This record gives sequence, structure tokens and C-alpha cells, in this order.
Amino acid sequence: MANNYTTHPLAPSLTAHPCFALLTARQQERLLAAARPFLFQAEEPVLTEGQPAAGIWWIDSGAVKVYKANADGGEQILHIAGSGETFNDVAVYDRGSNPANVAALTPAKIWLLPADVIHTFLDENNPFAQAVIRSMARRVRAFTRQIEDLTLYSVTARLARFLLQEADNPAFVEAGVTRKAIAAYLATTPETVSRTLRLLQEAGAIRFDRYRILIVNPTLLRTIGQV
Amino acid sequence: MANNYTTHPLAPSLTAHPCFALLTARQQERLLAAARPFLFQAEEPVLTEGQPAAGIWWIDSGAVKVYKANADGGEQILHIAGSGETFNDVAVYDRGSNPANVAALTPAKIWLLPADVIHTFLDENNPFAQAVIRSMARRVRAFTRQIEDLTLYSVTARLARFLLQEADNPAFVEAGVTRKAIAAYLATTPETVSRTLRLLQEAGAIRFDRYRILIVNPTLLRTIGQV
DNA sequence: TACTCGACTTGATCTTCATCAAGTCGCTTG
DNA sequence: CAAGCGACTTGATGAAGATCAAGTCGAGTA
Repeated sequence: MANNYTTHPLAPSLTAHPCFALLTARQQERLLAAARPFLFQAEEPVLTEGQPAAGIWWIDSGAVKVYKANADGGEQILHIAGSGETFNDVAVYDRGSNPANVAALTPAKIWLLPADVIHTFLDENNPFAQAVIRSMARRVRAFTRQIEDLTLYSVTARLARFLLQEADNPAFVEAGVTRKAIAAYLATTPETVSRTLRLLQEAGAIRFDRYRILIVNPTLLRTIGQV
Repeated sequence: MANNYTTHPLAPSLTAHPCFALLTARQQERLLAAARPFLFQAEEPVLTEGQPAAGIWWIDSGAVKVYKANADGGEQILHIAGSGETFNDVAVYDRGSNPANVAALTPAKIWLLPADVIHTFLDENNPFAQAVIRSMARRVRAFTRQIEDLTLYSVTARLARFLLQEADNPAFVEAGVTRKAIAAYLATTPETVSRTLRLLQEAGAIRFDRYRILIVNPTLLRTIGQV
């Protein structure tokens, strides 16, 4: 599943990343030299909760789901990441094990950035460390919001909030998001997502078919979502 | 509600904090000089979601709840913090607004550490910045676990997991945790907490009265909690 | 001591949503 | 083209837990 490249096809996109953009040119070169590419098929597992962390994963193309699973086959998606985004950085920063499972949603090319290089950069480059702090803070904020959504709002409101927030998230679009994935993100079932989409359509807030969901009345959707 | 001190009663505990311990003696002095103490009564609000962040709050004594609220009076507790812990640091690190509400659970003395001083330390002191990264990573991990609990497990399993995790958390004990607070943490109701405690007692996993919950069979509790 | 108040308990009923069970539809593949 | 498959839809039923409504209990107070 893995193959090495001597060229660095991801080089230009490094400067677009909120953290890696702050590395010096020299450090970016070292990062690229240490990076190793992996290819995954749709549905293929990338890493497993509890295992030791190998490094930070950086998505070149495709999309993955970061999720928790329980013994009965239940699955809660924490986050969907697409091109240019990283995942499993937490495990590297606190030198712990993988906090969740990750699997590819689409065929994906993903680079592994080894943990030791990242740690060196944290020592050497304070602006980089500060960028990491900001990105962790953003993630805390996102989870905070997700807990709020999951516990304080009905499925209808949650779906409305989800659509408002993720409508133009390229990672979701790229992932060809299915009812099942939406359900696993909203902690409900595909059937309920289906019924609730119909409900929102009958209310005049959205239009949808099997492949696309279109927001036709954002104001109404915000009202339903209590945003 | 606020009053200033010229002495620094919190000085020794700074060295016990995972982040502030890494400040130089000189920086710790500057932090103490900039810190301002506030006193809160039980139930008194400390800060409100969406407002600009004044700084990092550092609990000298007492306990607070960090929570989200919706329009219908629903309340989800994200975190209970006690002596020696900080809160609202996220807002300072990403220079955003307060991500949640905070209110005192008990009478509390809390120091406000102004944002600008913290930012100076981040610039000056790389080990401090790295400690902040680790603490943010821990928080991400904690929220990750909370989402898992809330979405993948029944109330019974959630309560078992909660008891196993928080049994010896001083912040919870200190806060004189009520059925209502447990309910607000587990996204359920006081009545259901009451019934479920009874259930766990009848199973032989715990014993409890109005004031204290005692784990008598941790193994059984772990089984019930699917840990 | 009696009163009151608030937290807790317990029971009855109701809602939301999960589950189970057929379908439908469109796309792929023999 | 037919067959089959997978995602989605729709309906009927069931279960978990919320809500509503009385209580109970203990601590503080007149």
C-alpha cells in the first residue's frame, strides 16, 4: 500500500497549512525529506485507537473519517478531514496513543510526517509552536460545539446546524457524503436522516435528492437549527 | 465582587501547574504581579459564551462548571474544574471569544491572568509554549472521550464510566456534586440518574445515599460501563 | 418541636427516535 | 437486456429515557 517518492509533490501545499507554513524553508525541506506517502482505498483503515502514534498524517488527496467505535458496531464520527488537512496530531503532541480510529472514505494519498521531526521543530521554532497552539485551540472549540449539538438539540435541529456548517466544507463534499456518514456524525441512523431531510424539505428549507442537498432558505434553516 | 491583594497567596501553587511551572522565576513574578483575584458565590456566573476573553482564569479555591446552554434552559456541562486548574485558556490562545459559559459551583476564589502577559510568555518561553500544546492536546483527548461516551453508550453505561473516571476527581468531590450536576454532565435528567444509581446498586456495583456514592465492585462497574 | 425548603425518589405517561421490514430506484456488470 | 446490488425511502412497531406529578427525607430555622 505504500510507495516512496523522491520528488515532493506536496511541497507547494505546505505553505498553505496554518502550522507548517511557519516552518523555515530549511525546515520545510527537512520535513519533506522525512515524509513518507501512503495510498489507501476507500474504506481502508488508516490507524486504530490505542495504538502508538507514528506521526502526523497529512492528506494529499481524498478524505478520511476520524471516529470512535464501540463493541456493538456503533460508530461516532468525530471529524471528517480532506485535502491539506492533518489528523492524529494530538497523539504526537502529547506523545500518547492514537485517540481514535481513522479510515479512508475515498481513495486517498496521505503523507506520514514522523513524530521526531515535528518535535525537533517545536524545540527550534517558536512561531511554529504557537501556530500549533492555535490549531489545537480551534479543535477544542470545534469539539465543544459538537458536544453542544449532540446533547442540547433534537435530530432536526442538529441536521439543520450540520447543513449550515458543512454545506461548503470541501472535505464533506469530496467524501461524497452518504446518509450513513451523516448519521454517524449526528449520532442517529440513516433512516432518521432520510425522514428528517424530507421534513426540512417540506418546511421549505432545503431541496435534496440522493446525491445533493441544497439549502434554499438559510434563514429558515437557522431558525430550525436555533443558531 | 473583586478585591486586590498585594501579597501573592497563590505563588507556591504556580509550580504545581503543568504549564506555569515552566515559566522562569522572573516570569512567574510578572504573572503574579499581573494577576487579579475575584471572589464568587455559589451559582454566580463567571463568564458568558461569546463575550471577549479577558484572560486565563486560575482557581485558587472552590470549583466551577464550564457549560453550554440552549434557549430552552437546557444545560450541558463540559467540564468541572477545581483548585489549581485553569479555564477559558482556549479563548486566550486563539484570541477568540469565550467558547462556553462558566459559573461557580461553590464559593470560589479565582485569579484572572491577563491575556497579554500570557502572550508575552508564549513569545519568550518555548518550553512554556510546548507545555501549553500538551495541555491543549489533553483537553482534545478528554472531549473526544466525552463525545464517545455521550453518543455510543446508554445512560447506565455512561453513569458507570463517569463513576469510574470521576470517583477520585477532587474537583467533583469538592463541588459537592448533586444529581442535577451529574445529569447535566451525562446529558440526562436527575430522575434518570436517581433510577440508574438504584439499578447499579441492585446489581451490586455501588452503594449510595444522598451525599456519597461508593464503588463496591469496580470490576462489575467496568463491565457495565464496557470499559 | 413543628415548619419549611430543597434535594432526592418513585411511579405513570408520553415523545423521540431506533429498529425491523418491505419496498424503490439507479447504476453496474454479466 | 436482465439481474443484482447498494443506497435510499417509507411504514409499523418497540424501547429508552424525558416529563409530569406526587411523595419522602433530612437539615436548617422560627
